[in-house]
Amino acid sequence: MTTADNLTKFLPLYAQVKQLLVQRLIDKTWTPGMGLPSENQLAAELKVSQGTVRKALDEMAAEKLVVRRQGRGTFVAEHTQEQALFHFFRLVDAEDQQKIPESEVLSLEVAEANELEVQRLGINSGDQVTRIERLRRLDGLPVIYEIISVALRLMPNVAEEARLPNSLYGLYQRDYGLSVLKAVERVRAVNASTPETTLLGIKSGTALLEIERTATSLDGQAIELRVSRCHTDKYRYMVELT
Amino acid sequence: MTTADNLTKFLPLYAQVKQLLVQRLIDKTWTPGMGLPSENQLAAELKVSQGTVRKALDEMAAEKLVVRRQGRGTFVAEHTQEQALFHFFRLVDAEDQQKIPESEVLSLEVAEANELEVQRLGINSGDQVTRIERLRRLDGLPVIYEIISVALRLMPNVAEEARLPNSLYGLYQRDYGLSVLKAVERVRAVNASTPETTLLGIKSGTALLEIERTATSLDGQAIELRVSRCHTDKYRYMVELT
DNA sequence: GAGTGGTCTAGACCACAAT
DNA sequence: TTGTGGTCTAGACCACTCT
Repeated sequence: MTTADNLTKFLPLYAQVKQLLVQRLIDKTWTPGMGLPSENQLAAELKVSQGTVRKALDEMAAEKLVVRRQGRGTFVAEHTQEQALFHFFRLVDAEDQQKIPESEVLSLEVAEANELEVQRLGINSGDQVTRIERLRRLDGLPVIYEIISVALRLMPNVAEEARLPNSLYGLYQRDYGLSVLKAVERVRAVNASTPETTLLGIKSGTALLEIERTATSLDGQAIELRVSRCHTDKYRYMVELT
Repeated sequence: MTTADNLTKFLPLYAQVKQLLVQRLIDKTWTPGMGLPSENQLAAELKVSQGTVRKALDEMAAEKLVVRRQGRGTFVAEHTQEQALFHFFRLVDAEDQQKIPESEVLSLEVAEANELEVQRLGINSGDQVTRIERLRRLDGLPVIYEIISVALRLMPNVAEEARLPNSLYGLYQRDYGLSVLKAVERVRAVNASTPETTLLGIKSGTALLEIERTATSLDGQAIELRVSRCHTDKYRYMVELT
């Protein structure tokens, strides 16, 4: 590894190697599911020891950017339906069992971004967004009403999709090369009004859990804003703090 | 490290070393704030290489069991007021700034455990608990009403404390050697009734965020149950998913 | 059998903190 | 100056996967 390889100096060598490898994920030199070169190949290419490459890859594996499999190789992490749902969907039943929802699309529109969408998606005032309105069921009962917003510029053809999958994150990755790797959720309690009262079959004023999620990609770019209102009489939002 | 050192075989050496070191934290051979022997001393004692000890200690540092300081040594992690509050208190204001609450104790009693306390604290039906009822303020305004329950057997003298600190986790550690290292929070939305309406100055039926937290120690023992009802008109419960 | 990641070791050098 | 953890290297051997 020459001095010109990396302008951010004063970093340990393994951290520089990691930055370089992460950059190749960002610029899509390596795409989800693809196998990376072996540790020895990378070490030879970058002129560092195998141990240094290993430390970089181990950190990337800890951050779930890559998956390492003994005897097979190192692969770029990819989203499957189940992974994305289990990873980001945090509602559990009374026995702490994670539940996976079904989804029904209620409406789909392209419109000018509102103030929250501008702020969270990092777009300009006046930009357009695609908005998806969904009702989600757990154990067959309607529990969640949510509105999903994505920037039209980032994903031009979402509204033309014939059939939207239950987990949209696989679609973002497959059709637009956008991998949701991080998310921030801001949660509060709100009193139900229309349309939740009708859709969820509850009285006006019933307390609902509102989850506002901003999902971002590897390089910190906002991919999706999602505001979900959940009826939490039978379910809980569970978080583990460590 | 001889074969008799550890009965759980078929584990990598560094994992066995880690288990052994963690055991010394559990049995309080090393207590919070105390410095551990150096990597070389541990390596010599356990008859493994320094690199193997290093890998064990690095994992323990990642789990925040120990703190490593270059040039000084490795120390058992300890709770300070600020650390515990910042780590477990997740309410933020509109600018995503983490807020630290003041606390006012409303009542303190010893009583027979209810069903939830029995379940969450892993105690027997009929066992006694100490219950603390608190009102917490953010920016001077009452925002949280909470009830904290701890097993009387585990912490016999909490009710005799002259003055309970804002963060109880430091007290648990100092007076009873119980370090809260993990917590599970189950969150739902509820409609306010007494006494929250009076204490928080809100109308009956206002949606409140209810956070039920079970805090556990290193060996998985439940230390505390806490049910907090939060007025989330000005604040959000924020979680980062990675 | 060949190639991969996983473990373990040994040694060198560096950055930092205490004395 | 001494001792600590942090980085980097090189090499050996193991466990697993594929062909």
